[in-house]
Amino acid sequence: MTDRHIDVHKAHDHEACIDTALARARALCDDRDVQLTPIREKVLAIVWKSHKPVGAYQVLDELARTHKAARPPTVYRALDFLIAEGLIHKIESLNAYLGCGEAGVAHTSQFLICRVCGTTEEIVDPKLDHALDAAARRARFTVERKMVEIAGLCGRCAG
Amino acid sequence: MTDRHIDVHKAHDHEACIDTALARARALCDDRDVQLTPIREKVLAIVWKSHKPVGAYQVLDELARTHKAARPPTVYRALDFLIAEGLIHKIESLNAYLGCGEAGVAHTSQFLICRVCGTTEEIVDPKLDHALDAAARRARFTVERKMVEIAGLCGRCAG
DNA sequence: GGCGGATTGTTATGTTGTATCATCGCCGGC
DNA sequence: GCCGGCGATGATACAACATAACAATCCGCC
Ligand SMILES: [Zn+2]
Ligand SMILES: [Zn+2]
Ligand SMILES: [Zn+2]
Ligand SMILES: [Zn+2]
Repeated sequence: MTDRHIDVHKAHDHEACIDTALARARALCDDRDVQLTPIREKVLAIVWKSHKPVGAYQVLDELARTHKAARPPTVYRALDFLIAEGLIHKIESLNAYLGCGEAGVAHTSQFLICRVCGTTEEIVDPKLDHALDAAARRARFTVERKMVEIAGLCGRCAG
Repeated sequence: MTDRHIDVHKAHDHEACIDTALARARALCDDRDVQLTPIREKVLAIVWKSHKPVGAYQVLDELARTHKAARPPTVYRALDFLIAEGLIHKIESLNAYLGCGEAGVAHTSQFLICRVCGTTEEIVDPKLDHALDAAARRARFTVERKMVEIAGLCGRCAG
């Protein structure tokens, strides 16, 4: 919890990000009695290789290096599992996938996507979340899934 | 301006929606000295056939009925033009396109997507918009494009 | 042993979106 | 009159993203 809200745009010990994410995933899957199989864990690790969203076929290429039987369904099944368990998110505007920095905590998808460096930061903003709910309520709309993707320039790239 | 904020979930004179949208598009393109060519206008009309997002290949099928030369680039070029002019929006979570109900007025993409009937309502909620800006500002992020897509049940389908 | 559910293997196909170069029509300069 | 540039479209091919369908395997349990 302490080191989970780092600034992903700055240099940081990213191995620690990966280790934390994997440890957290293992713990959550254990609690829930679902299987974080080797394939799923490997896919999760691949997605976590950076703070940039990764395409499914990029994951496939990586996975195939150590797992020759890998095919598109292999990857998509793993991604579907990880999404269902809240361990990764799909970035809809990029058709790509990103490790969730808040796994295990209820939250909605809110992302800041830098168009220059690709770095995508997940934010958890209760006020924004509340504004989404309020907007839906005004329209008598029952919310099931909320997607917020803001594209632009991160602090580094805006200079 | 008076009849532009109808309830798209209720029965309504949809021909009027289409006519208004097309007239508005013609006026805006005229103002801007860009060409709303027959292909582009036809694609806009196809997208406006309903208040449900339409896929590019669905547009292609429709277009090809009256324009045999139509191919994927034909459609994507028209869609790109219409998006650039703010006449339609892309619904990222569906890879589909929807007529803009606020063409010519500065606004961000905010949508309520009913998973049952498919009807997608564009909302313009300044508070939500401000919440997006505030969230980005807190993260020192320069906003270029804001995407909000809320999926769930519309008032009709929630019953 | 054999049943059933979860996972993975395997092949094929469907869907969405681009790259590239050719062609056409128009308009303004020479 | 003709040429050159430009915006739009034609045409072919391909890249990128995603799923269908069925077989095989593994493993705990009766
Ligand atoms: Zn990191
Ligand atoms: Zn998350
Ligand atoms: Zn209508
Ligand atoms: Zn709009």
